[in-house]
Amino acid sequence: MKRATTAAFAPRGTLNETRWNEILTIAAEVFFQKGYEAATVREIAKRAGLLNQGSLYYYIKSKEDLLLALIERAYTQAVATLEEDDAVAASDGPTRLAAFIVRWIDKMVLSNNPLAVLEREFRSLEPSQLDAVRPLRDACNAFVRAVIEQGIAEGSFDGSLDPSVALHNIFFLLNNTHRWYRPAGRLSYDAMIDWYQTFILRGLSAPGRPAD
Amino acid sequence: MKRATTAAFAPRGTLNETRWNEILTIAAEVFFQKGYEAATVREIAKRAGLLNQGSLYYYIKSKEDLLLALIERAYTQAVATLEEDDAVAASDGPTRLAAFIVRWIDKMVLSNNPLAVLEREFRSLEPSQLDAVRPLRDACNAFVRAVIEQGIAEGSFDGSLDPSVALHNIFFLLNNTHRWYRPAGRLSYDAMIDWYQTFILRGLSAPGRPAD
Amino acid sequence: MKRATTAAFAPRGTLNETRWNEILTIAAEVFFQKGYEAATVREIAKRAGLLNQGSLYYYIKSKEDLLLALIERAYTQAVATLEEDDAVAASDGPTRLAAFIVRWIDKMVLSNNPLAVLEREFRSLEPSQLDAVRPLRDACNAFVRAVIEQGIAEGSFDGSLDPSVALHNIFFLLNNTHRWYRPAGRLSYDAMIDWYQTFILRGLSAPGRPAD
Amino acid sequence: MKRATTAAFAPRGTLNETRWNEILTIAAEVFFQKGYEAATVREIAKRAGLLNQGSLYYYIKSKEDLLLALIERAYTQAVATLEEDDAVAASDGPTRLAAFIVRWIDKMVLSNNPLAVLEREFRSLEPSQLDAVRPLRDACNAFVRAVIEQGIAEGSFDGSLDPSVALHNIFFLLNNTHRWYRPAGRLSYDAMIDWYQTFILRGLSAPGRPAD
DNA sequence: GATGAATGAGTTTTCATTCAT
DNA sequence: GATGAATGAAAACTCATTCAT
Repeated sequence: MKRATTAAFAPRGTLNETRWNEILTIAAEVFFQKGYEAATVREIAKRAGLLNQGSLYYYIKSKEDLLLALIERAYTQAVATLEEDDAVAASDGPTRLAAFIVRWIDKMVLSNNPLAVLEREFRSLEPSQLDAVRPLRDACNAFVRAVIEQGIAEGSFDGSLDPSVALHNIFFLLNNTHRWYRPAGRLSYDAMIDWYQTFILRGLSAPGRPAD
Repeated sequence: MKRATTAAFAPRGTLNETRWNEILTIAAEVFFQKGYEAATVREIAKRAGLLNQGSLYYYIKSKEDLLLALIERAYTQAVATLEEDDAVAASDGPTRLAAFIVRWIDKMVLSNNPLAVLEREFRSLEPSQLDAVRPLRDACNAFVRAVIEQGIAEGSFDGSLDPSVALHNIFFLLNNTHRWYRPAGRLSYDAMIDWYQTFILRGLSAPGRPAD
Repeated sequence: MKRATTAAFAPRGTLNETRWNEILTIAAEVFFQKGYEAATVREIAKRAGLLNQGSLYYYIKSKEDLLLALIERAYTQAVATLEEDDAVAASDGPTRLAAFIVRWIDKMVLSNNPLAVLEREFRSLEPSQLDAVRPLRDACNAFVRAVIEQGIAEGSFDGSLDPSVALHNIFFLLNNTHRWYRPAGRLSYDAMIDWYQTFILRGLSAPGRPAD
Repeated sequence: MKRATTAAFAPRGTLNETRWNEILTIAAEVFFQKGYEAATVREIAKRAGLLNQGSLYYYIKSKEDLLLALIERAYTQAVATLEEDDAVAASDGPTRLAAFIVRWIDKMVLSNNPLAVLEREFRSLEPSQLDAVRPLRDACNAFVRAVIEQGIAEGSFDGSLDPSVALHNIFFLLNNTHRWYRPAGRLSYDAMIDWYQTFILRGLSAPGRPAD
């Protein structure tokens, strides 16, 4: 069956932005819980209050498309996280990194926007489909890299560390918070933030120069 | 597809230990590359040199069973990693943790036994099916926790940190090495190990008391 | 124009004759290009400038009905083709047949009214639904048959040929002109007409009595 | 869902040639009766004695593939039709054409291999998919064209006719025999053949030189 | 007149699993 | 030990059709 003619109409929720966002959020939830492959269009439709999986295709072009849209939304939100207020922007590397950790956790991890989960599903997509998202991703990486390099230049961070490796591992840790942190659990939200700030800042610190 | 009854009797093919291990390894590869849900019995059979996916059922009882067996094998190997030689066993927390990092990366990450990937697939299993594996997992956790607590007691690690959180994050970092480390890449194997040791040990270190 | 008699009640939109004819023409195009089964209501609606496939149902009762209406329109046009001017009506069989060929190609093949295509889709309809159209079809057949019989009676056409078979094959050839004739192609329009006249008239001619 | 991994095994009936041919024949029947688009995999499977449409996918890669295979088989049979015995090969154009008509009707029309029907479905395929079949098709065309040109050179056929147009129309007529000829009908098989021979040979004949 | 939003029935396709040989 | 052949359940997706607004 031809895919070309699919969704000749229905510019995917452009019509009703609110509904479209609802659906995206529901899909995020389901993909998050089951993984992309195991998630079914049927379940997403049902949770969206539709009687039928076919109805979902009024909004989406394909399941893959839904994942793509989700990734796009997540990264757009991610980029918004890079904005610093003036005081922070003028601070030293460690301070800026600590502030970034708070912002990132606030926006990315607690919202229903589990980037780590989505990244895990990248394999389900052809590389070219990520083209739209790559610049956004790069922007996030560039930001953290710049902060790390500032810290190194200032002598706070270890000059021998590889910023690429560091930024990758930092994002990795933050983005997988949901794997261990439970809002209702033993550890408070502030304690969780604190753990990350302490662990990461000390982890990067220059030898003989404690982060605190 | 969910199987009804779990393991009333072991599949006959288990008798041929070598073949069975071959198949496990191939399955590990395929699950690793595609994820459990997206992997097909067909492909595993094909890579095992079988002409027909049905043939695989001489060895396995079900796809799910294969995953289970894989997890078991991985954790068995993991537990073997906990063994320290006498000199290390007598050392302080940081030294023991650094040594563990080397052993774990060596055995778990470089072998085709990517625990992190498997953990990701836990959701595909009913909790009860992990009963066999839980003690092994607990042993690994207990070991690292003990080392951290030793470090805290000795004053090397920060007394205010939560050992559970720390151990989880440490395993998380190590087990996902494959996501960024490429054997043929810019960073040498030793540099990779070094990064982990430095980052983790400094990250856990007591305030005002640098790890080095 | 009246809508198909099948309808319990005509769709409201029939009132706007112009719009209705536009839609019929568009549907003819789409059915022609894709075939009835492969054509979608969506595409017809889109080409008609409607934003939503549902909107088309203001004009039509069902997709099948659209096909039916199309067939009716085509046959009505076909019957108009049977009209001869006085000079031709008074001529011999071959002359009348040659003249008919021109008229038929002019009206049926060059307009967007590909009867052959529609006939091909008859199978998509229940026989009873063609009741309205059958007399028109019979009229066309009767006309050509009469001309052939006249030719036979006059000794121009082969007395041993079966007029039914002949008329069927003639219509078949003419109605499928679009399969090989391209207006912008190597063969001119006149050459195409010429080919048909020559081939068919000679094909029917009495033995030992060339058509020319 | 990925199409690439489809049918990793099952070299489509290479294993059981007989069954594969059975399935092809059944598919030909169904496509013939309903048209490619309207035909369902379900029905083909059912008629093949399979309980389930899924079972059919042991033999085929896709519905489209089935059509393709069908076309290939039909054209292979078509090419076999071009073989002439020595006496015929040495004859003049009209004789050879008359003989070809018999062979073609015998092999192509009466077998369940309705080429015309298949050609009609070409639109359902991307042009590149017909690459395998094009040479066979060309061979058939070339044969008939050569015979026509021989007839023209000998003075039997009209020198002003376009061989391409002629051959197209000839195939067209023959391949659609099923539309009007009923084995149990009024016209005998021989009479049907006779009609074609007479109509076509006279139709091509040189002016003033009757075919008989 | 037209549209957004749905619905249900059906389509092709995939896949784990079974089993006689 | 292994294979060919199947099966059933479920997946993604399509599409004619309806209807309140």
